[in-house]
Amino acid sequence: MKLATWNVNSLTVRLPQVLEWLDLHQPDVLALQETKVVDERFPVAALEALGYGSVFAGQKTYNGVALLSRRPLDNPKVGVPGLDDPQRRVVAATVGDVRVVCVYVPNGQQVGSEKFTYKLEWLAATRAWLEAELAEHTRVAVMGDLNIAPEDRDVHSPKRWEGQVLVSAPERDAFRGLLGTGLHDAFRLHPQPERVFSWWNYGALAFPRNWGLRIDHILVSAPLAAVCQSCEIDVGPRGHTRPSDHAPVIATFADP
DNA sequence: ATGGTCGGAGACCGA
Repeated sequence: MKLATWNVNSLTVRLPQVLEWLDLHQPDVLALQETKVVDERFPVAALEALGYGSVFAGQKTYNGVALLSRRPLDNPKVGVPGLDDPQRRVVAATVGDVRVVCVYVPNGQQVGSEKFTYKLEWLAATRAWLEAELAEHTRVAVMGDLNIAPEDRDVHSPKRWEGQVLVSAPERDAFRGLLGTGLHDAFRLHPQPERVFSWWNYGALAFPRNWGLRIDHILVSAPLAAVCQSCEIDVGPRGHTRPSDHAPVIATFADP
């Protein structure tokens, strides 16, 4: 089984790249963030032509998440129960015996800002909900743009980023809180090269010089972690013309 | 020192 996540920064713009990537990698599930497309305009037919069904929750201009799968997406749920949030940031569904959760964590803008408070409150509510999901399902995968670089080794220049949004202590505490529910960072289950990132600022220099952060993640419950074979970031699409600023993350799991 | 959206210029969000 192959699970993947990709912040595409507008599915409308990136659709040709997404279709090409699906065809090349053939994931069982692809989670998308920042689709920036209302549900009425979600490209259902183009994805179905490749054999992928979809569940999605979009809005005008901002946010928007989706799950694509070749197998049925059962019991789809939009949003975090109890969190009254008009921003479309969460969609979950069951594929086979795996509960897959796609998240687009708020950016936070600046440490101490109103949006930063929203980010931390959002993360606390999401953590509580994930605890319930983990109690209900054995095999759980939470994947998406977490907008947190969990450790200094996930940052190209820890000194330059120290205390900034995406790397600050409260955000890293919240990330550890997610791991505290029994989730494991699939990327760190395996030996990895140094300086592997999933996001690079737009701008001519950032990607060629690998000035990036690892903020896109696949978190898995212990039974999935036990059969996780690999977790990699595919930097290929970041080098395309008119790319997303994020690269896809892929994890593979042994079939039972 | 750059991208996407909405709307028809530039504010807003992004990270």
